[in-house]
Amino acid sequence: MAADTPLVLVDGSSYLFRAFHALPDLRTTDGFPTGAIRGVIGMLRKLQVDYPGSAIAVVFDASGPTFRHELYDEYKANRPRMADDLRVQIQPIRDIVQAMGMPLLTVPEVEADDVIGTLAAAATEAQRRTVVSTGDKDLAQLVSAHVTLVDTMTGTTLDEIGVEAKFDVRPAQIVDYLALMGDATDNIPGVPKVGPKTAAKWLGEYGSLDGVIAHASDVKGKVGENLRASLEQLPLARSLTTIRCDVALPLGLEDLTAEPPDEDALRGHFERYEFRPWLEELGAMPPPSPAEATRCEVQTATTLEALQPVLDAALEAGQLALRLETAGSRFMAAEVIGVALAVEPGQAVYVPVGHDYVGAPAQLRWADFLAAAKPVLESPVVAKTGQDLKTIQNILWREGVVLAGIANDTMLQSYVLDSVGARRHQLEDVAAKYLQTRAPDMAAIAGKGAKRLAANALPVAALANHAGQSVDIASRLATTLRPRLAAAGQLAAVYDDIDKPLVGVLSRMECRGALVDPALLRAHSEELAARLTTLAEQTVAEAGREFNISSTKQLQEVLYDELDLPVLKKTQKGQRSTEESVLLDLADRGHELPRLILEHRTLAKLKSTYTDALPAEINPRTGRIHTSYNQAVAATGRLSSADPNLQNIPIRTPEGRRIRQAFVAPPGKKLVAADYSQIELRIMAHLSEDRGLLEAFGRGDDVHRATAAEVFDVGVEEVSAEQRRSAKAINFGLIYGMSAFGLAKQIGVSRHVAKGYMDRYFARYPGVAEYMDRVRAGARADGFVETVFGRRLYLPELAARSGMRRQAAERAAINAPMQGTAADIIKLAMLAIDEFAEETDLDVAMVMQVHDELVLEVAEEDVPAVVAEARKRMCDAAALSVELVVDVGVGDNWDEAH
DNA sequence: CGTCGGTCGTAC
DNA sequence: GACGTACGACCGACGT
Repeated sequence: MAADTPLVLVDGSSYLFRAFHALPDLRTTDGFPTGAIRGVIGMLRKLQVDYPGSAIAVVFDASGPTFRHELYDEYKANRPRMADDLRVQIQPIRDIVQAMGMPLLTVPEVEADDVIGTLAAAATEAQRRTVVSTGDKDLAQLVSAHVTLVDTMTGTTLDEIGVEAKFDVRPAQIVDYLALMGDATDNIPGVPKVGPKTAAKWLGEYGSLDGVIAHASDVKGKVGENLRASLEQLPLARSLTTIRCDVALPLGLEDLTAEPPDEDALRGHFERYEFRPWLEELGAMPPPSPAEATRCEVQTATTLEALQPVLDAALEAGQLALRLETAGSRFMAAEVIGVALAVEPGQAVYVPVGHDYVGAPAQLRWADFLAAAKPVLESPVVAKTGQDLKTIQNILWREGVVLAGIANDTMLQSYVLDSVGARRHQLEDVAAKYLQTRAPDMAAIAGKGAKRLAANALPVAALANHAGQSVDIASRLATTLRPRLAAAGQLAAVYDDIDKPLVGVLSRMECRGALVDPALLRAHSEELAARLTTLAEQTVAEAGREFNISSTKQLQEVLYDELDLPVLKKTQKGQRSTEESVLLDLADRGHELPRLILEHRTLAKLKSTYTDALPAEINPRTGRIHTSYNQAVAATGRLSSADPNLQNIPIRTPEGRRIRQAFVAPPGKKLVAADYSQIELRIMAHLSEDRGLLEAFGRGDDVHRATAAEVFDVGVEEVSAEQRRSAKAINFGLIYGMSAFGLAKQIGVSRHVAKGYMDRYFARYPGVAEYMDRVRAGARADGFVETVFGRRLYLPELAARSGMRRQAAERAAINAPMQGTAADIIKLAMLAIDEFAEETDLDVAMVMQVHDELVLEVAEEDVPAVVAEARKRMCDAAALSVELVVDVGVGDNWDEAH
């Protein structure tokens, strides 16, 4: 062993519990839980990478009582029994650790902490550096010049300076610090009301626990009384929190060495617990080797004569799988390097058209390929198969080729089958899930990061193989995904009648683009820049120093350390939050700085995300913005929009609406914005069949007002603005599966009052309450929920052990049928309106979709006719037990059209 | 110099 | 923690 490699000591027990609780409830196909195994072993594998050559010793607690129980028979008395699902994972972990060749230590009657302490002390004695890998802060007491702590799950390390920074005490004071605070989970008594702050403060003043005890009479107030009442038991607490560094061990430092792994044993374990990626690494399932890659024979066609046979075969067979290899990511700018075509499984043809490295072979020109292939590509009776056909259709559209006959888009088929099951629905994901095959990896031939070669610089043979294998995988995927769709309820119809025909509609919208006036945005940007400069100056004056207002970290220091403002909320990771609601609260308490920060945030957001970004997105050739609607991202069936996102353009504030004003109609045309009114609540009424709700919509009532009248027990005419606002929050909350806590926070009442409102709501709308229960029960039984049209969302986490994860899945189960049905309906409306636009003589084109709204570009003289027809088609998109209502606005810009 | 997680904020 | 679905800007830590 090299002298400079540290000894690594792993606190296996702390990771065991953390992995079990932090990871999703993973199981093998026969139901054996594997989350903790995966977490712990994954962490050890990371350590092997981080500390190459080091001996990595894994230490577990022994079962049964330890010396601490002798000191204090209540020690750990209130720990709940270990969950069965966790207990069964311990032995597998031990077995795998041994197979990995790592020393494994479990010393009877000694806890892991003390084994680690003793070994660390021995290593220090031997002048050897030690790294203790743990998630337990108690071990911070071991930190020294030779010993550092690392939390391998979060990647954080703690040395002496780190300990002081984190706990505000020195490592040597940690024992006393822990003793003062006590530990509820281990049932160690401390001083009541003393937490990290007070403990650190006392130790800073008096140096040690003994110092604190000696000065106990100096401490004022209730904590002082508590301290004096605790004096007797503090020495015991200290003994319990002290890690022993002198226990007798059955082996010594010299026995801790890394042995070579037992690969056969490892393979067996990884197979048993279904750790597929790790198996592949072992070579049990090798990545596509040249042998496997030749499963599909790829021919390269560099002449029209070589290309023609495959085109003829496609016409003959009525089917064609295709794939484009491109350079550049955005579809409007992507340059085609080559095309892969396949008619039969196992055979593909690659047509290079854009390889331009020195020495590249003669190739067909892209234009010549298109001219030859156009009849096949545009033929509706040649069924097209491919991964992400919309992008292919967009690229062909630029060249005047209209792809027709879209039949099998493997990305969409995978998405409809299980919207969240195959990661991101990239070919690699789908092939791995449904063919147990590794799709060819671009990084393997092009490299990655800065060194990655552009596709046009890749050898023809390499890209030919990549493209050919990929197109073959897509065609084989289609044959397995089709029957799976047909076998799962109405999923085949969801694919065939909704998502598949929508591909062409979206392609036309994306290619057409939205017209944006860059001059308006640029002027707005300049104005914002000036106001931001002023605000930044005022902020500096108020804060008393320069700092980066956009840095939450620096802002925390200014607000909470320097100005000593109260910490009202912590973020998920325990940071002191500076989010809007917190700053608003602080501003209300009379502080000027938070108000300035808020204004700065708002304006900076508008500038960076919209007024600066959007003009840069205008395509110089078309003068328009061409977003991409992603059809396979949102779990519920919604579309999403990216590059740029046109679905989060501001609307709520006047300042924000100025951005919408930049979305304009071309001369002689108008923008028509048509949005569904309360569509998700209407769907809730339909699904729940609640009489009150159905009647309210049937009468055409203002639904928030009607809700307020019921919840607050007043006449519809007497509902105040405040009551309507609260009722609106209740209605939205229902759609999101909210809790009383969430409602309380939203409308600024106590949790108790919010609970009262919700109880009243469910009493007045009992059908809704029953529906919610029905969805939860059905979701638990089936493992999925579905929309009115049968689109499914699988929710495996409904069976999670972790309460938090399970509840989150339950909320998603409540929300998905409503959000998903709304998504289905607007997709159907888009199909209907696109059909209208294609067959009418009126000048109308769809340009944007924003979840419940469609934006059309319409010739001025055609506006009345188009509005009438569009409204009709949107209202008729679905026949629910409530009518669908559509609000339509017309204007020269998007803001005016509302 | 790229990547990635954390935080925040915009939309429906 | 505590209200669902997205995308993306910025910061800062980390690795190359």
